[in-house]
Amino acid sequence: MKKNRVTITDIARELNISPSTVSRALKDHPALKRETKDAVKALAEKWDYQPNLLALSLLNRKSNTIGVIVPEITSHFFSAIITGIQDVVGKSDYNIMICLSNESYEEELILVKKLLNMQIDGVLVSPSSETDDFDHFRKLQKNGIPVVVFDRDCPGLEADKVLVDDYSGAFQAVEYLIDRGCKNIAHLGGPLNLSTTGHRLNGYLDALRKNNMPIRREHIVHVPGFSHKDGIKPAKKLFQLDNPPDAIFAMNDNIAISAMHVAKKMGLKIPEEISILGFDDEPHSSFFTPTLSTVWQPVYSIGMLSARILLSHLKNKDNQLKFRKEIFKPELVIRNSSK
Amino acid sequence: MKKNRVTITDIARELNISPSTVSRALKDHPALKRETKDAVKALAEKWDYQPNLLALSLLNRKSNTIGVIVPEITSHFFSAIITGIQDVVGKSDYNIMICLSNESYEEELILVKKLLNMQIDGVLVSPSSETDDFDHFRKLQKNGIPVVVFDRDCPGLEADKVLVDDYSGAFQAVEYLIDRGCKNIAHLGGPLNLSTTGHRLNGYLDALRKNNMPIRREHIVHVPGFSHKDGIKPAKKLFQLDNPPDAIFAMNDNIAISAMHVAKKMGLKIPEEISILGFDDEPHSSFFTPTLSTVWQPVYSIGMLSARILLSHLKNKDNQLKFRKEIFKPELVIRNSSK
DNA sequence: TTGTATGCGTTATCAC
DNA sequence: GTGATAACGCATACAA
Repeated sequence: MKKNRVTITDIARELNISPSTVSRALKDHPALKRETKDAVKALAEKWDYQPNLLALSLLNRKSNTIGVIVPEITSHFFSAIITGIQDVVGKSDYNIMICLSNESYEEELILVKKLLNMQIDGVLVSPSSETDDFDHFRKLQKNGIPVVVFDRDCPGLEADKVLVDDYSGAFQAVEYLIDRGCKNIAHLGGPLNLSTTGHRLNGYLDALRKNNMPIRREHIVHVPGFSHKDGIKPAKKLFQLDNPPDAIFAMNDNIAISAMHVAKKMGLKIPEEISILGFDDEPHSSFFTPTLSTVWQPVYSIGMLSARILLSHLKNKDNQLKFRKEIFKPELVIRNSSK
Repeated sequence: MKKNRVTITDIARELNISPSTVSRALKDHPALKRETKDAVKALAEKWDYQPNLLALSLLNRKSNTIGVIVPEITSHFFSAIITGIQDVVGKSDYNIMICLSNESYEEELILVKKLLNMQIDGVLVSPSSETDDFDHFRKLQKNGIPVVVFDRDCPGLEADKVLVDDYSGAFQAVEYLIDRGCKNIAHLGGPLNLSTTGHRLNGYLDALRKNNMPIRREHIVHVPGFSHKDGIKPAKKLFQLDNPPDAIFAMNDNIAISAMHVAKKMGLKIPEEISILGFDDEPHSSFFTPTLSTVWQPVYSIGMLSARILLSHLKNKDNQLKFRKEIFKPELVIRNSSK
């Protein structure tokens, strides 16, 4: 039932002029008679002519579309980054195509292929937690498509990167706990082959080392995912140890919330008996009881900067050679879940 | 620096055959010599040929892309709906283009125009809270683009609709509060010209009426937005009344959380002195103290069904005439923030 | 079994 | 001032 859209040729035919004249009239070409222009514009208006961007893309060999690959969007973290991206890209003449990898390497491969086929002009990506091979991103680059990696690093991939100093965030958090007198600080870490997981773990370890605190293997537990339910079992495991921790540094706010939940259920007092510290500073985090101490990340800025870098490459095709690496500093936000 | 991608013509030239043969070989046309097919496929593989979807779209006059217009994605509500949409559409040969209106009518207009120009094949939309004129959606339909409206209704627009029975959700919630002995039930309502706001307000009012409870104008306050901060002032306003409420039915969980926050600060005991009930059942809601009673909506299903309906229209171009209207039943989830 | 011609909608280039 | 033509990459009806 699809009506044929009005094309430039339709208008040309009706007005007994050539399609090129119509095209020129619509673009206000200086060397056209006023009457012709007016007639074309009037009819275009009347018939509600809409230019076919597909034809233009094919002609110009660029789709004016940017692909954004993220693991998921239900967390505030990625949805806020995307909002930042959108706010920047929306002001340009590019569109964004948001793609969800569902934390799956397989799906990520398929998405990259699809974006390639769609003649996407550039890609912003935060790899899935399964991804540890980045050839699919290199393939994009080989096809002349600039790639900007954000939040989760792709070690070994040469590309623009907008990251957060997770190491520093973790270090600050753990050293703070130490300063406040915590002696047994446990860590609920993220899925293993994620750059952020490693950096936060290292920050945790180095903070302990620097302060001559013992590192206990059993105090480091990695959770399988990023949601509340993923934190319950690991938290219980920690509390049931012979030498249970007096503080927990969790890989994100969701997991921290799970840990608080478990601690409360077990009758532990927060922060008197157990300090809990998260990562991300989600909007809800200041509404829990006790309010959650956490590490804030500039999510919106991460999105904006990533988009800006990509757009700058898209404008000047020349300086593709030097890649930028921008690292945001996270900030400790102390509330009431820690001593 | 964009390298020219390999085209069907490149392969044809190399193999001294015609582009059409290459095209056929790639599609396993039955009437082709095995050798030719193999040679083409081998070279396509070797050169990593990628079909240009843009050219195909132009040829077929369909982009295989579905536009999704939502007010925002930072809330769990919309991001979960989108995840549902993606999970369905991802299994088809369509892609989705997610567009954020930022709750702005103006931006929504621009987005619709852009989607039209991009030759989008179908649209899934939840209108902005400012939108009360739907001609831009009718324009899509006039161009043969099926439109499915989800969650927020567009009164007067004839289109497929996937909604939630907000009235029933609100009615259940308020009647529950009445059953539990609440005498002064206030309502923190949403922005005014939103269908959901109206339906929830009506559910609230009817529950009061049915139970012969007085309706107090001053107990109905509309919040300006959907986030925590938007609820603080309105909640304070309610508590400072001469006859403060003993229960609050809030338009969403965020606002309910704000109200809990304010109540606690004022030293009110929840639920003994004040019952609080939200709407949405966000993942965090069972982790607040007290855990939040709320109305659950099948967010993921809303997304999936909307996508399925749109896809079915896209497959069979015929039955565009009768529009479906699907209404999900929300469910009351009682936790500890209500008596 | 394969090649040729055509068209999808637009614009740049050259011609008149 | 305006028209004709070619080109973007692909698929297909029609020829051969």
